[in-house]
Amino acid sequence: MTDDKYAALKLENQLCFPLYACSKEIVRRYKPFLDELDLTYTQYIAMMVMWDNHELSVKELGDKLYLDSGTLTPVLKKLESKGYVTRCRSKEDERVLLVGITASGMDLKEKATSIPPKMSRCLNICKEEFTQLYELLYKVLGNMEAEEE
Amino acid sequence: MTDDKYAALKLENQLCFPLYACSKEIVRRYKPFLDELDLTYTQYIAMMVMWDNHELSVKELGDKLYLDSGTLTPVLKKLESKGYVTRCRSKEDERVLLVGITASGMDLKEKATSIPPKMSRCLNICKEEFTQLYELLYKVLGNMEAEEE
DNA sequence: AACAATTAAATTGTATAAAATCAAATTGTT
DNA sequence: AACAATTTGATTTTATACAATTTAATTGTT
Repeated sequence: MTDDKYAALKLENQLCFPLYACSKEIVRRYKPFLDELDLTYTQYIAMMVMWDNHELSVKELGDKLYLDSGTLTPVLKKLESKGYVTRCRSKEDERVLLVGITASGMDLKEKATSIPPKMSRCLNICKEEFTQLYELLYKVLGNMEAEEE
Repeated sequence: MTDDKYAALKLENQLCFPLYACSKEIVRRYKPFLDELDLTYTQYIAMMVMWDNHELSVKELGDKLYLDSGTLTPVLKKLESKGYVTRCRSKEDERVLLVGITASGMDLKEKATSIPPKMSRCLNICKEEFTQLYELLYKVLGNMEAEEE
C-alpha cells in the first residue's frame, strides 16, 4: 500500500508540504515578537537588508528577498509611512527607485536585537541541526536557481 | 565583524529566511505543472488530502494542512465550483461541514500522477538529502507544536 | 537622430494567510 | 429545562505573493 502508484501523491510523502507548513508556522511564531516593533514579517526581513545596506534599489532588494515590485512597493510605502525608510528616484537613472534607511530605521535595529534569541528558543534545535537544515535549504534554493540557466 | 552584536540580525544568519524563500520558490515551480490541472498549490494539497480521505470535516482538513477556515472556506468553495468536492453539513452535528470528493475529483488524481516526478527533477536532490531535509523539517514542526502545550 | 528593445517600478487582478469577530449548534452543569 | 461555555465554520480586515500589463527611462542599432 505504501508503494502503490499513487504513493507519490500522498501529503506525507511530499517535501514541499513540510517546507510550506514550517515556513508559515515560523512566520506565525514571529508575529508576537514583531508586533512589539509594529513590523510584519515581510517588513522585518526588508529592514534586515536595510540595516546592512543603508541604500539600495527596489530591484536589488527584491533579488535579495526573492520578491518582486508587486510585493515590495506596498511594503516599502508602509515602511516609508512609518518613517523607517526613504524612497527616491536615482539621479543617474530615473527608472531606479532608491530605498534608503533613516535614523529612526537604524534605531529600530537596537530594539530588534531581542528577536533572534527569542525565535531560537522557539525553534528549539541544536547547532548541528541548524547548520544541516540551513545548508540543505540553500542547496535546494541553489539547485532551483541553477535550473533557470 | 561576523560576531558583532548585530550578527544575529543579518539575513544570511537566519534559518527562517531560506525556509520562507525555499517554500515560495517551490510553490512557484509547481505553478506551470498545476496550471495544466487548473489547480493552485493550496487547492492541490487540499485535493491530496481528499484523494486519501474521501470525506472529512473542514476542521480535520485544516489540522492536516495547518490552515484555518478563513483560508479553507474560499479554497473549498472554488474546488466545489470546479466539481471536485462537495460541501454539506453533517447530520449528526450541524456545525460540522463535511467535505467529500466527487468522481470528477477522483479522476483528477490520475492526471496528477505526472506532477511528483516532474517536481523531483526540479528539486534535484538525492534520496539521502531528501530524507535528511524531510526529517529536520518535521522535527522543527514538532518542536513548535510541542511548545503550544 | 530615430526607433526598436530592454529595464525598473507601479498597477491590476487573483489567490492566499492569519487574526478577530460573529452566528449557529452542541455540550456540560445545575 | 435553563443557560453558560465551547466548538465549528463563515466573514471581515489587513498584508502578502505573483502573473500580467503599463508607463517611463535608458540603451543599442542603424
